[in-house]
Amino acid sequence: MKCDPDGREQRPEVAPTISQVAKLSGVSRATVSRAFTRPGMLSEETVRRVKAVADKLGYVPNQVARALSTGRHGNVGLIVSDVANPFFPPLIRAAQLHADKAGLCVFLGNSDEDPAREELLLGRFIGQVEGLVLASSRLDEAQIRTYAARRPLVLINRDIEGITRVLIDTAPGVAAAIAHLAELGHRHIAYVSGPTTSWSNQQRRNAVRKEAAKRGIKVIAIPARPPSYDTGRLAAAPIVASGVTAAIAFDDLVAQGLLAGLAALDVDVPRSFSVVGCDDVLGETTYPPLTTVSARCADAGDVAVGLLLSQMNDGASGEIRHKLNSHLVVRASTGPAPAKRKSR
Amino acid sequence: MKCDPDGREQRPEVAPTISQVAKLSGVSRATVSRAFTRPGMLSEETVRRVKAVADKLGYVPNQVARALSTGRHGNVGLIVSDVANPFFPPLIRAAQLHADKAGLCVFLGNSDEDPAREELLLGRFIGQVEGLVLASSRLDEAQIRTYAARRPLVLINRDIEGITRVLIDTAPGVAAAIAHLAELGHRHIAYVSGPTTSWSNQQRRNAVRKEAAKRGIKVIAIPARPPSYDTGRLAAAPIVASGVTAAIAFDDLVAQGLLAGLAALDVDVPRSFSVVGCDDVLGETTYPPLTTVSARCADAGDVAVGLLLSQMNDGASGEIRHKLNSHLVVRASTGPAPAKRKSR
DNA sequence: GGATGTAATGCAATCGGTTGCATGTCAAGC
DNA sequence: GCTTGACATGCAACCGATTGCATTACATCC
Repeated sequence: MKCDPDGREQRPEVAPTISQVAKLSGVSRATVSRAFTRPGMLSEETVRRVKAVADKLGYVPNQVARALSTGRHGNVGLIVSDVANPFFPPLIRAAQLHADKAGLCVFLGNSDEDPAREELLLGRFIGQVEGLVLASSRLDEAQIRTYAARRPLVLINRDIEGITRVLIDTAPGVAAAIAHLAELGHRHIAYVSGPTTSWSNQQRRNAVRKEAAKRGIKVIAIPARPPSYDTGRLAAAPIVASGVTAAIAFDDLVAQGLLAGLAALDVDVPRSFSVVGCDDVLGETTYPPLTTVSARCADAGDVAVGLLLSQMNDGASGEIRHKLNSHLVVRASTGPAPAKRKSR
Repeated sequence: MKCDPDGREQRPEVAPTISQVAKLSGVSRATVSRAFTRPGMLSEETVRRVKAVADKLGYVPNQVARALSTGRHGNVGLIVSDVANPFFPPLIRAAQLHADKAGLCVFLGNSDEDPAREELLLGRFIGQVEGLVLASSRLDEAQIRTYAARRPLVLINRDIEGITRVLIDTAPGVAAAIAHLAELGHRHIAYVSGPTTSWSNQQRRNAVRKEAAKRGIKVIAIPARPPSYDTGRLAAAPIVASGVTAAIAFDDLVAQGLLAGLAALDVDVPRSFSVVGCDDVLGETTYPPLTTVSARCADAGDVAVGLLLSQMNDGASGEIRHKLNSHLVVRASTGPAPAKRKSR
């Protein structure tokens, strides 16, 4: 290790280049390159010698230079709308893991629900990645298409024709939730809605309406925007005032907030009010443990990267619309509708 | 948009290059380059014209090419030990935000608490980033030093001499927690410990011991490894059996699990048992709301990137050891020690 | 023996920028 | 009117790889 006059360590320990390896092993740079990328083209003896020298020098091919000449950087980009929302970390983890196995590095971007930020990130990423995954993108369709034209791109929870996407289909789970509530005798419920631009929200809202209509259940909508613990908590008051006996929330976070808001209003869950969440990202950690629609959201990250990979390799992209199923997990936040609601 | 004979869209919509911009605006490539990197060197008129053309073409300088010639890629790497642990997402978000403001992209790596994976990721990152942040690294000291010699590197919650680091100093908060419990009359408590290799765990354990000794409180240690909701829950039984009246957990997740475990054993919190957490990442979302040591962990991400940036710019690194303070947040999971513990 | 094929390797252009140095222009100073 | 310097811009080398197209050396076949 080189040191400056004071004996302090000095950066950078410059990395050896292909030329040094070439000179030391008495071959051309092209041969060194091939020793790493297409060893089959060279005699075994040459490959052995080159690799030995490379090892001794600690030579590793420079990814950046390689990327410039081949256009393959070995990176993929993943943009999510909110890292801090518990929905995403498992998804990120799964995506990461899959990318890792394929030898890829992942750029993570956090749009914070802001389309402008999302586009900025995309602009920075696009030049250095081979493919993109956009989870819960808030961009408009035209923009997404533009990027999809330049790079393989997979959407999560966004349904745009012609672009490969993986959709967590919560409709069956939501329908089951409504059925569950109906069986428990609830006749009047609330849907606590999320972002209007969210595909998931639209899908859940529709599923609630449809299934409720089928069973003659009345449903009102109360917004919680942006979807969070706090907005969920604040939704408790209007919900109680509305006279419904149960609520199904856009996601678990909102449901958890709602639980807290109800507790603050001295409404007992599940005795006098039932709550169901969506996503199943909180497990049993709420009080009471939340009945929720489980969506295996981690799988979405895994599948998305898988599709991206095959798209990157195939070149031409057959459009794929991958649906992930959902089901209801009954825990302790739902119970029989109260015989008559205690007013206020 | 180009189409193949079937009319299907074709990739790639090749990105415009500096040469195209140069030709169209009637200047040399050097001038275009300077219009973006050192506009002050050019006449205002030229800059305006070049930028106008660039805009029209949608030209964006190719990061990869730029990186090759300057050695600056505009990327930083962030490796965490577990994305899914709620401690990290806010930290990641803050780091991301800071990096963004500086025009940097961030590679995220998730080591899943595995040193081998951590090293693998580091190896992939090192060539394409200008700097690294390692949060709760599980690597051994020698390895970290090796990487630190090649790139500016900042540690979070790892205390290695000579390497810039930001440490969340939970000792004051933990001491305050012990004091709080002492005032409530607890004389015998448990510390639910985390990973042995974790700097945070060592620090917390020591703070508990020291403060407890000072106040004549007896403390036993019960492990929860790896730290998670589940291991916390499982720790409830031995803790209750041990006869202590309060527990302080390695982190909030463990505390939350412990809360659930206690509830399952019909131990009322805080009436007959007190629990305090650490990190304050769950806010009021637990039941009952958790008394915890607040550490502003998001700040750690922000500060770390800040230090990294200044290190990247200064070149030579003065070593910095940045401490982040902590304090106790009293909520509803702690109360007076029960007069006598109900045995069973 | 000459044509042909094949395997191993080198040459040099290329990827898309950046930058040290040279050049040209114009105004100020003597 | 000539020198000088500042300013704006161009030229061309360079960053570290990859790769199409030679080139060379043999072996094979007729």
